[in-house]
Formats: sequence, C-alpha cells, structure tokens
Amino acid sequence: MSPKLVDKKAKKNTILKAAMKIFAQKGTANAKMSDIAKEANIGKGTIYEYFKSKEEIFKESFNYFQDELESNIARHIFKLTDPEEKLKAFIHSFADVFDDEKIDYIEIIFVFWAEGIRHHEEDKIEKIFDLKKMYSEYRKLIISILEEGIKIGKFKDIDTLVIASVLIGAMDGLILQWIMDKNLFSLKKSAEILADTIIKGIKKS
Amino acid sequence: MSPKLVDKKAKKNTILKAAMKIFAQKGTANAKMSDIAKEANIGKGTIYEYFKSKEEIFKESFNYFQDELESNIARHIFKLTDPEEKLKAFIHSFADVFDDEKIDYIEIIFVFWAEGIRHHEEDKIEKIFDLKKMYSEYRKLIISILEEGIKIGKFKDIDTLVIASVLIGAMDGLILQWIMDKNLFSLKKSAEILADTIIKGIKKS
Amino acid sequence: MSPKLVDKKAKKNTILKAAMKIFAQKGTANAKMSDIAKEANIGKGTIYEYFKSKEEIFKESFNYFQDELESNIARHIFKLTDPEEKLKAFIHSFADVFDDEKIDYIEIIFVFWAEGIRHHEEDKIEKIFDLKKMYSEYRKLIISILEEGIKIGKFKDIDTLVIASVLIGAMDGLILQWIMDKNLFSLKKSAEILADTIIKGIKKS
Amino acid sequence: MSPKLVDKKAKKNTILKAAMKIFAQKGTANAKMSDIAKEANIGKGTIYEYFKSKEEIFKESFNYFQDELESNIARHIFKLTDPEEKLKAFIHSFADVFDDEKIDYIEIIFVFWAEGIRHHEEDKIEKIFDLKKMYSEYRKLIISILEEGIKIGKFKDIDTLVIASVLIGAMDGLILQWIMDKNLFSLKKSAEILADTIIKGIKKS
DNA sequence: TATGAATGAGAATTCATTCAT
DNA sequence: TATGAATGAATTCTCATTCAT
Repeated sequence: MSPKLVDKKAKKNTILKAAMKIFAQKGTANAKMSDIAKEANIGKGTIYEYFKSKEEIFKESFNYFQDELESNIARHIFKLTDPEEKLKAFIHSFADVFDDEKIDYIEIIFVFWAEGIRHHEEDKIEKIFDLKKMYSEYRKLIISILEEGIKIGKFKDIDTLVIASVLIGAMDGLILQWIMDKNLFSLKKSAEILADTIIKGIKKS
Repeated sequence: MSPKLVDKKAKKNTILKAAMKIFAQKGTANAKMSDIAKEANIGKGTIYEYFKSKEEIFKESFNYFQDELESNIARHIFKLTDPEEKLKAFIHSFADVFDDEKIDYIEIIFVFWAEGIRHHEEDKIEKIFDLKKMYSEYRKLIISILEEGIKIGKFKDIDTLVIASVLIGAMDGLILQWIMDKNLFSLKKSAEILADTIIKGIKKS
Repeated sequence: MSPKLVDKKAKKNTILKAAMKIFAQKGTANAKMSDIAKEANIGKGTIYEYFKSKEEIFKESFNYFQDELESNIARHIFKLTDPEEKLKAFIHSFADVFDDEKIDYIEIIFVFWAEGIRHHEEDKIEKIFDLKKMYSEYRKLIISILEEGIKIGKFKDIDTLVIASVLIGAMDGLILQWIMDKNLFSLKKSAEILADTIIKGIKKS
Repeated sequence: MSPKLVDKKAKKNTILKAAMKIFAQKGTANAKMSDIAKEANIGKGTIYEYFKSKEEIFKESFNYFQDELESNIARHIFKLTDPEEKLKAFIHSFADVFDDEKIDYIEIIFVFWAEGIRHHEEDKIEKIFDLKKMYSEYRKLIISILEEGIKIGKFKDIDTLVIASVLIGAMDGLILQWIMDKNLFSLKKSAEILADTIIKGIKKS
C-alpha cells in the first residue's frame, strides 16, 4: 500500500557527487555511465531515473560546483566593508573551496575549463553551462571592489579590468599547479602571498 | 638528410598541425581521426603511416607545443642579464606565443591541462606527456631568475617558489580568460601590467 | 461469482482496453508497459498482478478483439436464412465493429496483421494468437453461406474459396484505406456497395 | 595508389535487400541491425557506411518497394487503351509483384501497413514514408480508368472512389490471406476472378 | 606510399520485469 | 493488493584501427 520511501533528492545528489568524481578523474568523454553507476553503488539504469542523459549530469555538475563556489565567496565577503579586506577574503574563499580535504573532485574544474573553452562560441539560449558568464561575474565583483578602493583613495588609479583578470587568473593558475603536486606549496599560504603582492602593487603608498 | 626524409618530416608536421587544430576545437576524446585526416587533406589511413595511434599524435602535439613555447622563451631571455628584464621577457614570451594570429590552435593548452591533470598521478616510465614536469621546469627557470635578483640585492627576500608559481599561474589564468573573450583586453598589455605589478611587489624599494 | 472476482475481472478488463489503445497507437514493440499503466491509471507493477507478461497482454488483446468481432457477426447473422441476406449481414457486421465511435483502438487490427504475419509459420502448441486460424474460420463461414446459395440455385457455380477470400480481403483492404483517411468515404456505405457488387457478380441472373 | 574499388550502389542494394528480408521477418522494431548485417554478410558497422540509421533503411525500403510496384504497374498498363483491359492489367501487376518466387520479403508490406497506420497522422514535411499518399495515388489511377470507362459508355455510373478503394482493398486483403497460407489458392487466379467479378458488377450489360 | 572500405569493441540509452515496502 | 524504484540485458550507433588494393 505504501510505496517504497526514497529520498529522491538525496539519491540524486549521491549520483551527482559520484559523477563529479568520475568526471574529474577521466574527463567528460572518457567517463562511462557504468563508472558513475559503480561509484554510486547503483545499477547503470538507475542513473536514468534521476538524469536524462550524461550531458545533463555534466551540466548539473557545473551548476553544483558554481553554486558551491559562489555561496562560499558570498559567505566570506558578506559583512566586510574595507576593499582590501574584501579582496583578501575573495582569494581566501577560492583557496578554501579547493583546499578542502573532503572534496575529492576538485580536478573537475579543469574539465569545466576544457569543456567551457570548447563551447565558448556557441550561443545556445539554453546555455546552462556557461563558463564565460561565470568568469564575467567574478570579474564584475572584483572590479566593483577595486573601484570602491579607488574611490575612497586607497588604491591607485589602476586598470580595474586587467587587475581583476590577473587576480582571478592567478588564483586559477595557482590551483592548476597545486593540484598537480599538492605537496609543492600550501595553497592557502600562497593565496595569501598572492593577495599581499597584488595589493602592494595597487595600493597607494 | 635526403629529400625523401625531408618530405616525410614535412608531411608529418602537416598532420601534427591539423591534429592540434582539431584537438583544440573538440578535445582529445571528441577529435576523430577522420577529422584530422580531412583537416590535413589526406586519407584516414595515411595518418597511420606517420603515427602509431591517436595517443601518439596527442603526445607529439604536446611535445611540439612545449618545444615552441620553450624555444620562444629561450630566444627572448637569451642575452639578457638583468633579472627584472628577464622576468618581463619571460612573461612577454608567453603572451607572444598566444597572441599570434598565425596560431589557430592555442586553445589546445586547455586540452593539455585537462589531459595532464587527468594523468598526473600515473607513473608510466614512457611518460612523454608530462605536464607536471613542464611546470616544474618553468618554475625552476623563474626561481633561478628570482634568486639571482635576491642575490644582487634587487629583490626582497621572498618565497621564490610561491612567487614563481603565482607568476606562471597568473599568466595561465589570464590566457584562459582572454581566450574566452579575446576582445575583453589586450593579452600583451595585460601581461605587461601583470609583470609590473608583481615586480613592484617584490622589488626592494 | 464473488464480488472480489468481479472486481478483479473488471480491473483486468480496464488494463486490457488501455493496452489495446496503446498497442494500436504505437505497435507492440513500441508500446511500453509504463504507457499502458498510465493509460489505465495504475502503477506499472500492478499490471503484473493481472498479466504475466507483455506478450500475454497482447495475446489476450487479440482474443478480446476476435471475440468482439465474432459475437458481432453471430448476432447479425443469427436468425437470417437467405444466403444473400447473410452475406450482406456479414459485411455489415464487419463495418459495424469498426465504424463505432466508441472504439478508439481499431487500428490494433494492423498490429495484429503485422504480428500475425510475422508468426504465421511458427507452430507452437500454445498458439493462442492465431491469425491464420481466424481467417480460416471466417472463410469457412462465408463458404458455407455461398454453398447454400449455390445449392438453392441462387448463386452461380463459383469458386467459393476464392470468392470468400475476396470478400473478406476486400473488407480488410477497405478498412485499411478508411482508417488512414476516415473522411474519404463512409465505411458503411462502401461496405454496402461492395456487397452489392460482389453479389451481382455471383448471383444467377 | 589505387583505392579499393567497390560498387557502392550495388553494396547499398545488397544491404537494403537484406534489411527488407529481416524487416519482413521480424518487423521494424524487432529487426536488429546485427541481424541485417549477418543477413548481408557484413559487419555491423559497415551498414552505417551506407545508411545513417535504422530509420533511414526503413524509409529507403519503402521507397524501393513502392518504386518496384509502380514500375511494374506502369509496365503492365503502358500501351493498353481499353479501360477494362487496364483494370485487369492493374490487378495482374499487383499479383505479379507478390507471386514472384524471387522475392522473399513480400511480407514487408504488412510492416509498411502497420508502420504507415501508426504514423498516418503525423504531418512531417520530410515525410518520405507516406502510405496514405501511396494509396491515394493508386486510387487516382483506378478512378481515372473507371471514369474513362464511364465516359465511353462501357461502365455504369458508379461511385468511382468507392469502387477504386474496393478494388485496391480487395487485392490487399487477398494478398494478406494468401501470404498466410500460400497453398490455399493461386494468387494470380484469384486476382483474375476478382477482376472478373468486379468488372461484371460495374459493366453496362 | 596512400587510401578508404570494413570492422567490432565499446558506450549511451531503453525498458520489461522484479521486489521491498 | 498496489506500487514505483532499481536493475541489467539488449540494442543502436560511433570510431580507432586494419588491410586489400
């Protein structure tokens, strides 16, 4: 009489996490649905009860990742007022997301990069997976912080777009190298040095 | 070198360039041998006269790319002596390789990243495709320049490893954003600003 | 018959009708058990409480359809004595079954045809689904009517087997064309013309 | 130097014939690409060198069949002038196509029927597989013959649309029964009787 | 040496059926 | 009795690689 009770949302999340891990390990194209199923300890067919296709899983992975990153940033910057503090907080929040032992699928960011680059010229309206837009939004955030700093006379009259891009890019590039050899340096410490160096470069002396 | 050999080498190169273009456009897994053949204006079977497999083409692509980058850097830094100049030259050489209208396969770097990350834990002896090593060598070069600067009292006593990583990473990250929207900013100009900002941050005042 | 049993039978019938509709719409192979369940407003698993398998539903569908057709014919011919009248009644009863607004699954006959043809060489003992036999019985009925007509000197000395086949075949073929375009002609009127034409052809003048 | 020489058209035809045989035996949905490949004595993948998909094979099968039928009819009617002769020739040409020992895939017509019925309401422009149109054209042909007969005073003032439908339908229905039991009657002889019966029914006495 | 026709291993996806609730 | 979540066998289609010419 009573149907089997299953927390559909929770199960979907389990599959998503499994998929992210496999995507991270093998890349989209090489990730097999059967790998994901095995990782999630379910049958191959079960995946299709929760996702329409492999592509859908990928898109939802991106959304999930992006949401995680965004909420992390928001949480860090939330109640800060000083532009310099905000800048540091932004960089820290990036490092935080990655330097988290619990996450075993960070490498997925490279899959997103590769895939995002590959599709960056498509103009589908239903563009759920839009790396370009993601970066654009991060830049906007940094630019607004920089402009604030300039306005209150704390930062020099710099090219905010370029500095913002450098900042974000440096974080990305740092993460790339760190992932390849996590023992090489501490991501958090390096992020700090990065922040200090950049801030020193743009601060009014 | 006999003419025959030259011919062979030239044709192999044609295929390699075609492959790089296709890899850049579609990623390794989605690049079809037939795509490459069509791009190179040859028959599908002919590829196998010059390369053993798709994987081999990929590895040689990486080598080719790396060689190009390296020789470009070497050429730029070659006869310079001042560490600051060398640093600037390094960054410029990076920007140069990418900001070159002739190259229509720069996006391949993301394919290398994605693929490199994916294989970074493998320890095959026949590791021809070794992104980790490539970055390690770049870092070594930068570190030696930084140490020289510190020795001659021009740079502060900084964490050379982290600064080197930041520098390389910032360039990579900048390139990522630039590729997604080439009209957003000038890569060369941004590279310059990056160099200036970093140098200002590490220079003894 | 206890109320329980009646309930069971009624529900089984609901499922059967739903199945016939779906079979008619999509064909056997494309009809999904979930489609049938949805059409019958029950759960997918419930079907298996009433039928052993999809194949069984199909076979019972055929039986149901055949019974319907047969009883319709019997009802029409029942108390007639004149062979000519009987012939006309037979044709009318065919047209009746199909030209009935209530039935939204007549197209199923083509599914039976296709499926029946496909299996016409199998000689399973458990042949519940036997199109060949069905046609054979119709022919027998018509032949007996024709022979009666010949005996009483009303019909010419025709090849009863062929005429019977032509009669049944013509009805089938007419139905085929009518189903594809129901506005093309009136099935009932055409059946009448068919009957008249054939009878005129075989009647002693 | 010289590429392998293959008669692409001939091979495509071989595959088509193999496919028609399998379709006839198992129906569209149950026909496996591997069955077709085996029947054609080629590898599974080879089919895709000649056809884009299973659906395409099916559509081309229909076209092939229709062309065969049409050209057969045209050939038979070609130089005839008398409406009665033409009618007989039409019916004969139908019987001819089917009563041909060489063709082991006639049963495919039921697959076409079933499939055609199933899709008869779709209004795709790219409707290559259009059973309704096929029947419509046959009717047009018969109607024009009947009208001619009426005009020259040979036929009665009959409902040409219905008679045409009956004629075509009767042939189809006859074929259906004949295919199920080829020993039951001679298709050619029955077709003749059908023609005679109908013609007697419509001819002015 | 060059080619592209042929191939089959492998991957995504579908769906009848099972079974725990 | 009723259910629908779970499953894996089966099927379509793709593509790197082979090989006859």
